[in-house]
Amino acid sequence: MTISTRKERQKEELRGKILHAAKELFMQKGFEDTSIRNIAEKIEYSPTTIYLYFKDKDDIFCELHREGFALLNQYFRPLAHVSDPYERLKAINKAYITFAMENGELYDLMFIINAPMKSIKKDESDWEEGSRAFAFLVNTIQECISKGYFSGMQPEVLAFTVWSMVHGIASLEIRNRCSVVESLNEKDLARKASDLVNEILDRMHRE
Amino acid sequence: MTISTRKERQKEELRGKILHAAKELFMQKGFEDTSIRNIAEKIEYSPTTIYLYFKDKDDIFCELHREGFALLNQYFRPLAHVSDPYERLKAINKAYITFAMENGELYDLMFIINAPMKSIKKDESDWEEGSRAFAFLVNTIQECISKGYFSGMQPEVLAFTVWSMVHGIASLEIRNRCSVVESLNEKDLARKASDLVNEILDRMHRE
DNA sequence: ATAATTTACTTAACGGTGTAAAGTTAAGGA
DNA sequence: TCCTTAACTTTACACCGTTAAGTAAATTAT
Repeated sequence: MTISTRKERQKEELRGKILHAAKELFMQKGFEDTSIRNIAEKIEYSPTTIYLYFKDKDDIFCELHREGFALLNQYFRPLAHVSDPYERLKAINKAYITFAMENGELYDLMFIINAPMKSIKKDESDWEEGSRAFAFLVNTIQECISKGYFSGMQPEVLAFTVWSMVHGIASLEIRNRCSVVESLNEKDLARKASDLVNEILDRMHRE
Repeated sequence: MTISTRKERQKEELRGKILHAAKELFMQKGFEDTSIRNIAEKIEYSPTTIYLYFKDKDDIFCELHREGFALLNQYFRPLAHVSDPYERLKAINKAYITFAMENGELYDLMFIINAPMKSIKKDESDWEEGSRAFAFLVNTIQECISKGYFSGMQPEVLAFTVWSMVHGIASLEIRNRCSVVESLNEKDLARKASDLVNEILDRMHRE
């Protein structure tokens, strides 16, 4: 029994090494510019070995996609203790942008890359972390609404809209479309824009 | 003279055919999944002929990028006649989403794709159309501010933020990240979200 | 009119890609 | 000891972007 568990552990280890190498290369060079051969070389195995552990390149993508959402949830976790839902919502926005800026390539992989979303079935356990992250936002907004904020708006549509706002900022920054705004330092722009989103939400509720 | 102008015209025609074929294929299969060979086959020339007209694949990208902004400006043009700047701003938001939904792949190419932004130098004439589009937004917001809206906000930062909001919606839709919102028809979601952005702006100014 | 040059294009090739099939080697169980 | 299975590699296919060299026709020069 111990011998087969050792084998299994070793398999799991190699699987982990592949993921680790893949993640590092994706972060460094991006998804498209990283080849299976690159990953294989990094872990000192033949390229085809990787296919014994993952169906294809997209399969590796899916796993890192899942890990990405787990990390995002780590950014969100402390915010669960913010009792005021409206303050929590604004904190979520800030945390989201921070996550995106600190993990640009991972963010790219999670939210921008053109990869087969069909292979990520939201009803499967793979999607648990992603589902949790979105639910956290929807619940927070739901609480806001029951406290009188955003009256008459549909929680899910609003959640998607708020998400869109911060995603817009993050993705323009990551895909380098900020250079049109000539007068400003690019790195500050995302931060300033996300602060502005929060200020816009604030002004909605002041009379 | 007539003979050399005919030659030049023919060269221009072939250049146009390459762009046309490339655009159609990009729309159909996306940028990454379209090869120079595909384009060549479509116009019934050898792949290398394309290199006589364009430096590389990115060069074709740049030209279509420019055409894309010209088309976006066509969506914006009628809005110049909306005299109230605040109404114009909301109309810009709507028009932007309409443009994105009606020209998904072109939008992708303009705002999402990972292509060498460095080769698009904003100080060159290539960028004229892009510059015009962003200036239209900034000017509209500038007018809003002088009419008392968005008091104390920086026009360019706000322009970028508003742009981010609608871009976020468009890009999540185009890159298929909307499926997390289970309860709603996906096609409606972008429309609903952009309406909500306008409503949020509206509520900012009601007491 | 003929020779030289230029233009417009093609063929062939290089080094890369994702991935599948077949082959190899070593360990485990009967 | 024989056989099966697991883990991995070699080889190969069909694609990719791009370059260098070659070709055939049209234009220009002598």
